[in-house]
Amino acid sequence: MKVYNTLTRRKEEFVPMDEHNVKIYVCGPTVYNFFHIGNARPFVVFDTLRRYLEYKGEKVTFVQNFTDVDDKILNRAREEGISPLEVGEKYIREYFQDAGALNVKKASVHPRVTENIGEIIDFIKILIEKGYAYEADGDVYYQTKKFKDYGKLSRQNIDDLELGARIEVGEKKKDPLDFALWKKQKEGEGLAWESPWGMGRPGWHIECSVMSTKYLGDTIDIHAGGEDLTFPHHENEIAQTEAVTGKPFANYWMHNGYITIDNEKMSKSKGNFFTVRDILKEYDGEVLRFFLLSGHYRSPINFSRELMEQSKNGLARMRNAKSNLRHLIRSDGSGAAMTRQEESQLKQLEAYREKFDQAMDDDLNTADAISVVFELIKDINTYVREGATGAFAERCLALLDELAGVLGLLQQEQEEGIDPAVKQLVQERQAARKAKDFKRADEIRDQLKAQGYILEDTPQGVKITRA
RNA sequence: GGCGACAUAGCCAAGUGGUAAGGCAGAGGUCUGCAAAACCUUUAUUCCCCAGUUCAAAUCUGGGUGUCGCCUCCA
Repeated sequence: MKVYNTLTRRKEEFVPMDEHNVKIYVCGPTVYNFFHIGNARPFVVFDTLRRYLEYKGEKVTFVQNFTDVDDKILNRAREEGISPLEVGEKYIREYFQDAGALNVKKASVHPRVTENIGEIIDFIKILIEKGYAYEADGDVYYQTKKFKDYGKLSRQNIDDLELGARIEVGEKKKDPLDFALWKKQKEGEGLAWESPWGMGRPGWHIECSVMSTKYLGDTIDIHAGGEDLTFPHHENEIAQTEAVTGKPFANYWMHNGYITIDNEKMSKSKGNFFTVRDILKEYDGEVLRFFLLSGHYRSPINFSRELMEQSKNGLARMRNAKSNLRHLIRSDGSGAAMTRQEESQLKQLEAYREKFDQAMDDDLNTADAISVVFELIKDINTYVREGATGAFAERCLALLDELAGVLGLLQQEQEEGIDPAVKQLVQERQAARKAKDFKRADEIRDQLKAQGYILEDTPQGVKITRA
């Protein structure tokens, strides 16, 4: 598979160090609020990368952290009148709820900053010993200019950065570009740990270096996150980690593009964001996932209601194909084997797998992969239009499920739990139809629709789906 | 000031040298008691503009225009 590597700015063949254990680290959320759809993008995109690698037979160790120490968490704790740790706990729970709705699998490990303070302190000590960091009145800073490769990821030139003059000049810093590894506890801050430099808490960048090396080793295969993390966050991670280990930190750096609202970047700081929780009130998670995967992960995508509607309708087409196959399987109790014609059709359908893989191999081209799934669906629908053996329908369903599953789609059951009372009504409707009492038949159909059941009359009998 | 991305139909979007995938929406049709679903037909002589390279360009080169991002917490 080819992957665009931010480090080299080109697509490269992805070669894991150990093909039986691909190591991926993705920067996770700061847990001070529900996450927004911009946060959701890397979760969904890199979950898809992981699913694809697993589908290809690789074992993946996937680490995604929770930042549960941060200014924003402290603020939130004050607002909600609970402790900072409780804020973290709460929004970690909420993370799993929303991520679950998006079919984002749990990481192999979800480490938290608060569980790694000792390791962070040790890491900072080494940086000081090696001369890359210095203490200043209870703070510890990384001295950017000591790391000769600083800027290699973001291709920033240190001198030009200073011209930008938008960098915060800290009183205690030797250089405006230096960044905090450890922050001295301030008056009234309820979250601090003891350290050789006094009470305080870790800075933001250090946590990812520590957790990545702790759980995955000095060098990992892929480090991923939103493209706005390229600088300074990932640049700083490289500076910290490579200064300590003397080895490359990550072989591949992958960055997703951002989501825009009215063509402007959506971000918490601008306030123009939608939380996933809000979206889920109106659309189910798979619709959002479909939307997020409908363009290439590195392109910006614009979010709007119109596009959500398009995604909803597109996903409905996929779901219909699946439920139509299910219905065929259920209605064929004959146990008959596939016909010869079906066998050759199945062979043709299998060719879509190769096309699908090709798309995904090309730097995770999910937009193309989705279109392959649609082509597959069209052919299946055509073959199955006049009816098919259950055996054939089962094979079609398996293929569709597998490919859609790599994208994390069609994972949610739409057909479970049909109430016996509903089945009763459906039978009554069938009787009415037979007696040509269409008024009564339509009445029942409308009634059930109001209850969330969709009835469709097919050559194989009535198909019942939940809306 | 430095670094970077993008511009393809009404909308979304793939395609990076060989003559425009796919989805949504729209129109017409087949099927159906009616629906729904599905299928068929239809919707870009053309890919922001100009110039160049080439037998051949949406794709490469140069120049323009427009939009957006990073350099500050951010996915």
